[in-house]
Amino acid sequence: MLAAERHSKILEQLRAEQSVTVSELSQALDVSEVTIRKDLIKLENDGLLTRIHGGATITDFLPVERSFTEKLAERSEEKLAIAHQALSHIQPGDTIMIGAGTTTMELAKLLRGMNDLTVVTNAVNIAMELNSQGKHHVILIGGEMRHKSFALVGSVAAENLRNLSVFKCFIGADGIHPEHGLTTLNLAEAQINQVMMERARKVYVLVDYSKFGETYLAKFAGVSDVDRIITDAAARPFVERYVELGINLELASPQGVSR
Amino acid sequence: MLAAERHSKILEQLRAEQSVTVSELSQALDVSEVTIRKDLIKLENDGLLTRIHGGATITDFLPVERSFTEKLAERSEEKLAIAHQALSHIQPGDTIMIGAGTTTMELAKLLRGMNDLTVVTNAVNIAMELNSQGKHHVILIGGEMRHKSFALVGSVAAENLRNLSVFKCFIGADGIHPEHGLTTLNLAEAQINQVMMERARKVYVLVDYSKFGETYLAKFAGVSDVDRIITDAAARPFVERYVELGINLELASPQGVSR
DNA sequence: GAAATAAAACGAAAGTATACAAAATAAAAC
DNA sequence: GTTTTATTTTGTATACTTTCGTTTTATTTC
Repeated sequence: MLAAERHSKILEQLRAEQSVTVSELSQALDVSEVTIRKDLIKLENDGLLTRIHGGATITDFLPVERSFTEKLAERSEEKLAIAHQALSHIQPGDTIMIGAGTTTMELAKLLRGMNDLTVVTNAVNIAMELNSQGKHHVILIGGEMRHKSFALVGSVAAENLRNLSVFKCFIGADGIHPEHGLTTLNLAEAQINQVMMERARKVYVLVDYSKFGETYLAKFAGVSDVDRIITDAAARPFVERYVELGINLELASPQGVSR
Repeated sequence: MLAAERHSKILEQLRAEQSVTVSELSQALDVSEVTIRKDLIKLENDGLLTRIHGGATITDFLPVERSFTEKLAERSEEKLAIAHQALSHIQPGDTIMIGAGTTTMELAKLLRGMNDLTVVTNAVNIAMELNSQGKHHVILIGGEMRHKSFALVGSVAAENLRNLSVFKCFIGADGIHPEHGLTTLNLAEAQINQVMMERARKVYVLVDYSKFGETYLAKFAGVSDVDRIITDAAARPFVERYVELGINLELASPQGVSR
């Protein structure tokens, strides 16, 4: 086998799996690990991958803020379960909106397993993730960028959204309360959430159990203004109250998914 | 067997397999490896294949756009020098526009050493970089996202830009030619570049030496339509021609910077 | 500190370039 | 229509370079 052939196979696997290990490649291509390492060095110099201890990953030059990554790690199992549940509402070919947030970011990652979506979002990190998946049409609205959340906000963002209409919209919230409704820490983001809700036929809100009973600065909707609230199993204690109010609550459990 | 016959068989196999090896061909065509190598040298000179150690592969003669990271690794020293030179035109507090591209991405990275800028861009990766620096006000225009370049393009992008005005604008180009002007591989990006130029008082174009004499699909400006062209020292041979035309060329050298 | 991974050094093997000789073919001369 | 002369093509031989794997020595990671 030619060296160039090996290189393209390595890149192929990398695209499919996101990461490769030296030992794995050494076995699969039937050459020594030293050779694989030399290949990886060459490919890294060409900017085609990033070497890490034990193998390589796709080049990810996104300077992702630590605070955000830390946040992402919090209750990631619950968020993943919620994202999985939300995913079940999305079909290939759909046109959807996704708001900024850590739970919605989890949902975006899961869209790797979906094809041919048109996704409108105001979250720059979500747009980057979807772009890297390479199979969706990504529309990012314009606006001023918020440092912490990667969200685009402001009048330009709102104006851009008003020219778009979708069927389904998935947004997150920092707090959910039977009386105070859905709230976020930031006013500008709340405004964008509001516009997103206007532009979608069906609105899904993704919140983990820790958000229940919390209220923050900016309210963007009442609990009954949305079509469905998707949360995790740990939110079960709060369910009753919402069912009384006639709210559609969907509980996702890490193992499977229940209603 | 005639030599020409051998050549066509080699090309045939190449089209079928993407790559061929010298030993394989030597056996199949029953001639020595030296002969095969001479054949391959001839075919390479004719631009019909690319020779590699052990054999040959097909040549991609189409100017296909490669991945962003791949481009980023190329001529990175020159790009850095150019970016440094461009940086000298930026003052703290400035409001600037930055177009999509690998050289402009280098410039964005250097803005870490600058304070309090307001930056308008159509490049999602540049917005992410600037956001991570945490000291600038970042405005991303909306639009459809291009996979390869992370650029936001389309009518929404253009419309967003038309509502903004800045003093300085920094854009890249894929090709620069005295007659054919500044060109890019992609039409949609050329359109955005055009609008950016309209919205800025002073336009700086960042191109490394390899872009000189090249022409691609979409022209977005003539060489004299921009205020300054910033390039690297290796472009010196081309300078004279541009000076004749009365074009402002600025050469950046890796060590320092000269005019 | 142990295990895994990486780097460096070295040598063997595979591949390449060049020179030169031997065919084969073409051109010229008689 | 030969024979001679040049030209081209191909193969052998040799020196050189690149590639790759083994071994040894460092460096990470847990």
